[in-house]
Parts: sequence; structure tokens; C-alpha cells
Amino acid sequence: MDAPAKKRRTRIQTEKRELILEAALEVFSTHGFRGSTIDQIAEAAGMSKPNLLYYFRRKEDIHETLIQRLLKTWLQPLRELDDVGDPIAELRGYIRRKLEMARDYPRESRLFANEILQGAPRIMPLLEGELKTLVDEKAAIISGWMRAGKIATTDPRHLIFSIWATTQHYADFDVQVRAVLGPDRGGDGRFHDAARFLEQLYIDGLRAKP
Amino acid sequence: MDAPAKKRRTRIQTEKRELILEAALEVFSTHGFRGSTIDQIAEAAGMSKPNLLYYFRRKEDIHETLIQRLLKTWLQPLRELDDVGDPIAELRGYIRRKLEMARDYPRESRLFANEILQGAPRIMPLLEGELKTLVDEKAAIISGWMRAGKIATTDPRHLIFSIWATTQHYADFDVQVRAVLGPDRGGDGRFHDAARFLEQLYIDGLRAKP
DNA sequence: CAAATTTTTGACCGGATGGACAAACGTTAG
DNA sequence: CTAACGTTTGTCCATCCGGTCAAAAATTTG
Repeated sequence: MDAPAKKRRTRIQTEKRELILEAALEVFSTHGFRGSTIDQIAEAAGMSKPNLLYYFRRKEDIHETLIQRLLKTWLQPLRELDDVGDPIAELRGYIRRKLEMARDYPRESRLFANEILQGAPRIMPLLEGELKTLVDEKAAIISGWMRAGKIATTDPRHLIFSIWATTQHYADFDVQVRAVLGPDRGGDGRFHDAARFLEQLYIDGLRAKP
Repeated sequence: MDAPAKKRRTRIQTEKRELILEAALEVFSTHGFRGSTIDQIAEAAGMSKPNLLYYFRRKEDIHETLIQRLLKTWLQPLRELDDVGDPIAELRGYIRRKLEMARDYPRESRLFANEILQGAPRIMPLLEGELKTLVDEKAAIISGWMRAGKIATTDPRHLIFSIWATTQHYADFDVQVRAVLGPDRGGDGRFHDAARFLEQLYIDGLRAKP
């Protein structure tokens, strides 16, 4: 899977591999897998192509490492959604964490979006397995809150989808958001405004009980 | 821009060009521009590569034609948002139309998403021009409704973003949605459930006035 | 320091890919 | 029917790109 195989990692290997992954994240997330070339990544990492291939034998190995690493952190916010606290506070926290991830890790979000857009060829099993299980589990928790009359009744799975969609939108469609908001409103305040809007949309909506 | 240039189109030319565009939409929308090859498109269109290149001189010409055609219809739902009718009914209609587009034209949605994900290199001027103008205009209408107390007060631009995000999500992230819903719930009812959910999320939320 | 090991590089290879071209084939209009 | 025009195809080319390799340079180890 990776070049220096089973042997222990050298200091240089650890550093250079990290450098490559950082560069590759930048390149892959904007051009997609096939749209990116090893030369591009090598140049972004400040090394020659053969040198890069010394650390990762194949282009796909870099991509796979990035995806694996991404998935580990990607679902963390949802995992943290627990039924111990106040339901409204839990959901508010989840939305906030997801929006923060869109703000702080937009490249990871785009890498993921690229993968899904192309039919998720490399992570389909994970979607049908781990992800589905996790969503089922959290949807059950949310349903419980609804039955208990703690939040308004709605489809919990589509609620999760809409939270994913609205938060990741600020990473995946960033250029469009900035273009539409213009230089003035498109500044740093974007995410603050978005947070306020989403808070109102979801929390006020969920408080209203039929 | 296109092969048979300024001359009048033959019957065969009209048919074959349409065939190519249909095939190219399929290929581009799933593999992106760089990820697609002329051979792939030619095969999907049932013709040889040189034959395809007789109708479109360059690969980019096909893509550009698709993008231009897409943009014409893409913004139509938003254009139709008018301030003549009932505000709630107008917004409900807009959300419904957008969701129908995600259902009926998912490939167009993914083509657009691919373009934006990669930084919108070919349509940036349009985003900053036509699109921004349109959004500004519609945001003003929505703001008017809010000032008049007809709908709840919120950020009109982020409201539009969230409608885009939630509806297009069902086209762009289709494989993920299906994987998570599973074979049972993932059937045809997806969009019906989504419509009900979005109706509740937005309409109930907007009705509530502070 | 010197040997062993790791890292870096230039040169190279084979296959894929976008595109050119001329010749063959088909269609249509006079 | 035939000349003109439109369509299709096989062949070819230059470039790009993923990946290899051996040898040079740098680093680590004893």
C-alpha cells in the first residue's frame, strides 16, 4: 500500500509523507482524482516525481490514504450526537460542529464530495455499512426525542441529510457562495451569518411542536 | 466553437449533435471533464472518435455547449420567484420546482456541481454577474416580505443557499442518500419524503413570526 | 572516518489520450 | 446518372502521464 512497507518509518519518511499528503489534499480536492497528476502533487510538495513515488508507490495509494484519514474524522460530529443531553442542545451542537468542519476543513469536504459525485467507487461499502448503521442509530435517537414530544416530529433521516447539505454547501460551493455574496458580505462573516441562519432554521423549527 | 461552423445544420447534424450531447452529459456528469475521454463519449454515443470530432472539433466544445445549455434552465426556477403571489406559496413553489429538477435532471446538477467544486474556472464571470444580480434581486423581494411581516425574518441569501443545498443534495449525493436509506426506503419514495420534509422545515419555519 | 542505508534525481518506457488527415462511403440535388 | 456535398472511418501523430531503474547524493550507523 505504501512504499517503505512494513519497515519502521524514518523521521524523513514521516515528514515527507505528511508533506505529500498535504499537497495531494490540495490538488485532489480541486481537480478530482483523475484530474490531478503526480507531477502537480510533486511540485506542490516541492519535490521531484520519482522522489514522491519513493514515498507512495502509486498515485492511488496517496488518494486512498487521504480518504481513509478523512473518513475517520468526518463522521465524528455525528458520533458525538448523544441522547444524554438536552435534545435541542445536542442538535444545535451537531449543526455547529458540522459548520465548523466546513469552515476549517473545506478541502476534506471537497475531496469527499468529489468521491460521492463520481458514484463513490472506492467507499461504497463504507456508505452501505458503517455510515448506514451510524445514521440508523442516530435516527432512532432522534425519533425517540420526537415520540417523547421533546422536538417537533419530522423525518429524522432527511433531517440529517439536510444538515449535511446545508453545512457542507459552504465548503463545496464556496466559490459560488463568495461570488453571490460579493466582496463585502463575502468576507470572514460568511460562516457567522450562516451559523445564525441555520440556528434559526433548524432550532426554531424543531422547537415548534404540532 | 462547433464543427460545422456557421453553415446551416443538416438533419443528420442536428440529430448526431444531440446524441453526442446526451452521451457527453452522462459521461461528464459522473467522471468530470478531465476524467472523461472522447473515446468514452463516442462509444456512449455509438460512433467512432473521429466521427464525433467531426461534429465537435474539441472536447471542450462539447463541455461548453452542455454548460451553456444547462445554465439557461438552471436558474429558471429562481427567476420564476415573483412577488405577485402569496409569499409562502411562492417559496413553497420554488422549493418544489428545485426538488423536481434534482429528481428529473440529476446529471445536469452533477455537471454543475463538478464545475463549482473545481473552482468554477469556466463560469466565474457568470456567477459574479448574472447569478449575483439575480440573487440580489430575489433577496430584495424576500426581504420585502419580511419587512411586511408576511414571513419570519431571516437572512434571505442564506435562505436561498440552503434551498439550493438541500434540494441539489438529492441529485449530487444520490448514491450516499440511497446507501443510507437502504433498498426499502431508498426506492422511488425518496423524493416524496424529501418534499414533505422540506415543506415542513421551510414553510413551518417561515410561518413562525417572532 | 568508512561502510551501510536511505534519499534524490535524470533518463527512460509504454500506454492512454486529444486531435489531424486523407481517403472511402453515403446522400442529395440538378 | 452524376457531380457536389456531407458523413464515416482507419491511420497516424505529439503529448501527457503513471511508473521504473540505476546511479548519484545524502544521511545514518558503527
